[in-house]
Amino acid sequence: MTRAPQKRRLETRAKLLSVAAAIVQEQGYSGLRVEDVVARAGVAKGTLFSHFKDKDGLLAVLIGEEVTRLLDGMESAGAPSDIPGLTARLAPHLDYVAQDRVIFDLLLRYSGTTAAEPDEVVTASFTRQVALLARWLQYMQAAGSIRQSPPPQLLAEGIQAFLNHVLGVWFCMEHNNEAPPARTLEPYLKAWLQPPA
Amino acid sequence: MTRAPQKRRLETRAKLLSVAAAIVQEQGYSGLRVEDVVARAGVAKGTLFSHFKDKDGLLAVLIGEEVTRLLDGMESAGAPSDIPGLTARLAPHLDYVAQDRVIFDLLLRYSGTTAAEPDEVVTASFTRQVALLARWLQYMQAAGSIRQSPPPQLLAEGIQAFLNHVLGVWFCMEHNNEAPPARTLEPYLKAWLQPPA
DNA sequence: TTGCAAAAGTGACCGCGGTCAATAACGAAC
DNA sequence: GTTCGTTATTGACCGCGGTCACTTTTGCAA
Repeated sequence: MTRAPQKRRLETRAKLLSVAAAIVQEQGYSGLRVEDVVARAGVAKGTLFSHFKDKDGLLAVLIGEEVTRLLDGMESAGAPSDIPGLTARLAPHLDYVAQDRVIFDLLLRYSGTTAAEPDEVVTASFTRQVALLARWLQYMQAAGSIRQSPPPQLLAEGIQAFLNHVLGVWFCMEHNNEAPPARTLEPYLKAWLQPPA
Repeated sequence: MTRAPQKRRLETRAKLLSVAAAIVQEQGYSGLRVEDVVARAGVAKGTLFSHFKDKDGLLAVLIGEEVTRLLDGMESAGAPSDIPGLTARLAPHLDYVAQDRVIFDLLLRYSGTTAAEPDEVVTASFTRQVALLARWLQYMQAAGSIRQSPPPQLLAEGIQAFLNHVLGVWFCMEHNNEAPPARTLEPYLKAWLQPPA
């Protein structure tokens, strides 16, 4: 039986998170260094690692919060009526992840659909994303705007695969005057979802 | 104008690669440490980094060679006639990558289809894989065993996306008595390739 | 043979994530 | 208040990838 954490601990955790968020704001995710965080938070290095498994654990909380916010946005936008609409719904997520390789790597590492740790924010986001997509796809199937045969769950997971594919390619080139990821996504979605003519 | 490398340099490079390969054989990819490599090769640390951009650069050569070997196998097996056949052709690749997360991460980082550096072994492998798949799919389209509408190139890239998806999920659970990745792949391929009934 | 510039190799050094035995702060019981 | 077991924090230390000013080796040319 684990005991409730003391007040001091909660404060320390909050301090660490807010400092980390500030640093990310200033320097981006890949600019975040543990030593900076603890210095600005006024705690020792070991403290950070008693609150978070490792640097990724800290990042996972920050990123998880952001992804949750994005999902809230998607959810409140409601089910799209066609494939371009779906692409548009996914664009903010794509743009967010595309901004920094660190986000992509972390999400990929935790992308275990229906994974073991339900308290992990990131993992929860993934299940939520897939569930939301599956629901949308079900509506769209009912409306006849996408093909009927594969179950919505499978279609949803496929979309996640394409999201990652597009992002993977995105990070492989120095995207100078490159098309935004959402543009690249659409052909895959069309081929994956469009009903046979 | 860069000059031809001296004999000594080629020997050193070969020595580093053979030592690294031996260590991978013994300890696996994730067990490879730079300090071990240089110690056993009898050179200084800096030498390694004058031959390879970083640790990943060294690994990329080793992994690239292996992937090339796998592609040779795929190529000599010839085009499959149906979707289970295709799955079977892809299984060795999947099994190889599934053996160690390091392989997956590295391949993903270099998976820039048609990327800038054609001399990079890994990048070359990717273009080759996509080209091979596209060729196969073209045959299969001609034979009518898969759907006709999307161009083979797009279908091939989609398959790569599913390969990575399946592997990503694979690494997210401790695969105790888990189904091998190839099993997980098949439903996606069916939904992606099967002609409408 | 010897002189010399470019190529190859060296290893002390650094950055940074992560550990752990030791220590301090907390809060419940008396 | 004092005591005492638990919880929280500390910071010196480590591992390991990567750097760079310097030394050694090489092979061409005088």
